[in-house]
Amino acid sequence: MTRTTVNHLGDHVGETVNLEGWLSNRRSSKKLHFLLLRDGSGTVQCVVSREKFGDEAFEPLGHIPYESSLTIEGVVKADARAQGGYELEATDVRVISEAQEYPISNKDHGPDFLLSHRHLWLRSRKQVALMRIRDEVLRAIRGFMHDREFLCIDAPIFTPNACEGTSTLFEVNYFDDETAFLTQSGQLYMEAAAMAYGKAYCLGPTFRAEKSKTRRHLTEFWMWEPEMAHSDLDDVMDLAEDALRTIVEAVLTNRGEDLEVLKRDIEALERVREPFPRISYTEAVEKMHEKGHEFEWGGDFGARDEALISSLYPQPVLIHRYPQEVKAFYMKRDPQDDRLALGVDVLAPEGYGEVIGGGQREDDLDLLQGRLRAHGLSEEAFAWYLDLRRYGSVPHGGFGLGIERTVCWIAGIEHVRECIPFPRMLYRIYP
RNA sequence: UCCCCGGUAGCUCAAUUGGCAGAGUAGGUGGCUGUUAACCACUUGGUUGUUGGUUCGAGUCCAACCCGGGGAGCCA
Repeated sequence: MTRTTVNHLGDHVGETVNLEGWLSNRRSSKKLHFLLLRDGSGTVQCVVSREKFGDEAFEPLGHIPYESSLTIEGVVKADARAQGGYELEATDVRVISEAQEYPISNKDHGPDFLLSHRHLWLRSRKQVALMRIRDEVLRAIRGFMHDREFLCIDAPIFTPNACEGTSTLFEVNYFDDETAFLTQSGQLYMEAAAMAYGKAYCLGPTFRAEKSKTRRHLTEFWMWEPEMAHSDLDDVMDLAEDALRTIVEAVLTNRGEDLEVLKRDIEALERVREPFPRISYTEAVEKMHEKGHEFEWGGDFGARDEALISSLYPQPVLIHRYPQEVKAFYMKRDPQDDRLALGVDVLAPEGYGEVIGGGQREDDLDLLQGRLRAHGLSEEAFAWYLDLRRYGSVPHGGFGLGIERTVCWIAGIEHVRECIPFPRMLYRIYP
């Protein structure tokens, strides 16, 4: 007896196989039951005939509750009437565990209900497709890093102090009377890693305790942070553009069916193959003025400003050289213009907003010490970070990419909460 | 933290001016010649978020609180 999964049925036409899954739906008539079996790899219609099973075996199969776990044995048939092109002519149906009344139906549900049932919601077709795309994005990133000879160097989750000194962090008690924080970014550690290995990256969860309440925010999200020694802002921008192009290409190539399930506009994604526009902060401000949008040079972009700029391009847009006041202390200043920092943000198209933030780091010890003081940060806490400038400092840079925002954009989803298996948000930490 | 919206059956929602709390769906029963969110008939199911107030009478009006959603700020 061949044990297989729904996605491989095409290799077994005419054979008798065994499938293990859950009952996702059922349609019945007097002579036939159509049992829809979902096994994680796909869903297949299994035909149960009264004639073959006999009345006694046939009747109860019309009453199996939804989401009961089943094994079904049957002959694989290619059939144009079946969704997916194949169906199983059942010869045996065994119930592993009969489900209680399943709360999630095929009809609409509200976000509160679905989020409270996230552990079950993950079973639904759209969520499975989305998780596959998330997996593909992560796989593409790791493959891209491997191809570019970056080393994966994981950053710590517990940190002794704020990385950037700006965001609100989650505090945790760290033995006795010591306080630790959940990491907000692995970047500073990646700078150490880049000095050790040349090219390094981390990919893991990060935490922000800000009380943000929008479709783009989670309190726990995953971030990919590559960092390169001997690199400048242009190298960082090249890496960011190549990375996004590679990720989108991988999803288009390998997850077409899932994009279809999500009804994603494929043409919008295909435009990512074209070069990404790169404009300076100052040019972006000028463009806003041209559009009659009020904005004063020197401030950071708000949601509306970002939306306006990204709406001008079908590709992700790179905005570089921001006023240094709005950027973190470790950003290197532009040697051409002292008011500017060599930072870059990448805005995803279609209104999805910032997916990447990064830039070139300050590599001069004296300047960095000055910036720490100016930002009111303790030199003692950052002593190890300053060491990186004491012992063989080089120009270097990198960026952070928000995994869920990237998945959200590529999959065309409304809210990042669906783009992580178990979202953590303001006022929601269950299940 | 601020602004806006909402909370009625397991779920999605309706309920006119303050006047008997309803539908679809899920669950149950029966029917149906291969169904595609199957369909048809019947049927179970209610502390209207909580507390208080106004009123002959409150799902509806008022107050406070609780919970959730959307957005802003901040960020990825």
